[in-house]
Amino acid sequence: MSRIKAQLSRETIAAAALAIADVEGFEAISMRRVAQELNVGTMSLYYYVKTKKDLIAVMDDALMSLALLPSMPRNWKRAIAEIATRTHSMLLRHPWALVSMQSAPPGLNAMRHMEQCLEALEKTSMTAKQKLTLLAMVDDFVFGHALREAASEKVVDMEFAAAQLATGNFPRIAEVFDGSRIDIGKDRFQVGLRLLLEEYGPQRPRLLPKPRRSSRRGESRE
Amino acid sequence: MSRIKAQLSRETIAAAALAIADVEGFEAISMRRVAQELNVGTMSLYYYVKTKKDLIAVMDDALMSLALLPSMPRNWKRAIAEIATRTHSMLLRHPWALVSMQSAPPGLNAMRHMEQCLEALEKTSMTAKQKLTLLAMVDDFVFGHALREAASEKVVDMEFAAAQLATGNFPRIAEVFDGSRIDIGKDRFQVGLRLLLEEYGPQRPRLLPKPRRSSRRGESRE
DNA sequence: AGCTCCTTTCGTACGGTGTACGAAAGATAT
DNA sequence: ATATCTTTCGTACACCGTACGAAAGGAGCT
Repeated sequence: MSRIKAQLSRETIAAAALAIADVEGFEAISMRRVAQELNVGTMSLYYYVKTKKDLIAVMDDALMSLALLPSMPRNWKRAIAEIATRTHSMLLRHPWALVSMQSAPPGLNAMRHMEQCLEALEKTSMTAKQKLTLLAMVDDFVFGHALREAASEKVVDMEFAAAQLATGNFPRIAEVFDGSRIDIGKDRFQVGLRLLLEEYGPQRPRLLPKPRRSSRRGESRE
Repeated sequence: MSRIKAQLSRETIAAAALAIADVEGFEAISMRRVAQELNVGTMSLYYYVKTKKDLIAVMDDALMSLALLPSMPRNWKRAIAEIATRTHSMLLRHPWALVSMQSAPPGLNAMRHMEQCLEALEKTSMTAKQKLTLLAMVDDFVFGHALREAASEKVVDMEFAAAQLATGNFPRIAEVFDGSRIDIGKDRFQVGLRLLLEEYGPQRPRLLPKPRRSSRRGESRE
């Protein structure tokens, strides 16, 4: 705390808040706390930031810069996968952003991110709608995974669960977790990502029709 | 408000809170507000509920009952898809649960849900680890989609975005959204779900090796 | 110098929050 | 009646976001 008083601006305020969030957790962020960090009166912040939500929106956009790719791979699947992975690790490092980002309007970096995603898909033959669907789908998965992963990192009180397991009412759960604790698939992010990317695209229109009987392989429709 | 004073219990308290959340939004829930709804002193709640987080955990578990299937389809993919769809619509109707569920320990209905998911996969030849990976993957997607869908329902202030678009710095975004507003893929939930389910499983081991696959078009270097 | 005008700072106060504490009321058994 | 347990809840505290408006600082004029 209490560094030299720097020139205030939306960015420096957001940076201070980010620092607090990283060290003390998101819930430690309050207008008073941020102001104190900057050696400034609480209400001074409001000259630069309309509300606390606004402040958080700036923080979110700062984080979004971490999702930007410095250089674009040629292969579009690799590009999207790389962007997704970056986003993923950004979210894991700042789990609170998961929630706050959803209620913030898109900032500059969010738009750069979107632009970059579209750039990755530029050479494909997808229609605009297909591009948006794919990107939204991937983001859904990335955010969802981070959401659940971040939660599972906290050690929860397993007492209740263990007691319930002991009742024998949940034989299948018990079976799956019997013996040594199974390592829950940590590779599921990459697996799921590949599933979404590998199988989507204009060259595989068999998605839209009903999943009619699966053929062994091949499937010649285009 | 102010109904006949009912016998207090964890469940009745949670039910009252749920009613408030549905009508007035999640942020309207406070211990005082819930107590008022039940015609009870604020601190009386604390006899049944350890903290506000605890209360929310009970609410979450009540919601989880909505994700339970009344009867189990034979086909496992259909079963999982149906569970996922139920979960999905539950989350869309109660978006706040998305967040709060992640920080709550699993309740009784959450365990029933897990048991049911495993039951759906019982007849497959998947290993325990494969089952868990698939289920986690699907949940990631379901929660992620709901998270982003719930956010997109709020009308955001698009002024800034429009101004940025006008600068010409984001040609690809501008192109995609040109003319009439494109309808962003609303089918992506079903599409993504099918991708994850259709292509995963022991009968399709081509996942693990590199996704080499022959298309007529000569796929250059992947 | 004073004077005006604008930017920037921020002290105070209000109405909200979760909940610790401990007193009270009610029920039940002896 | 007494003692013990369960259940209710009033008061108080520390903290929150922020409305309001007073002040300070600086720049450009006459």
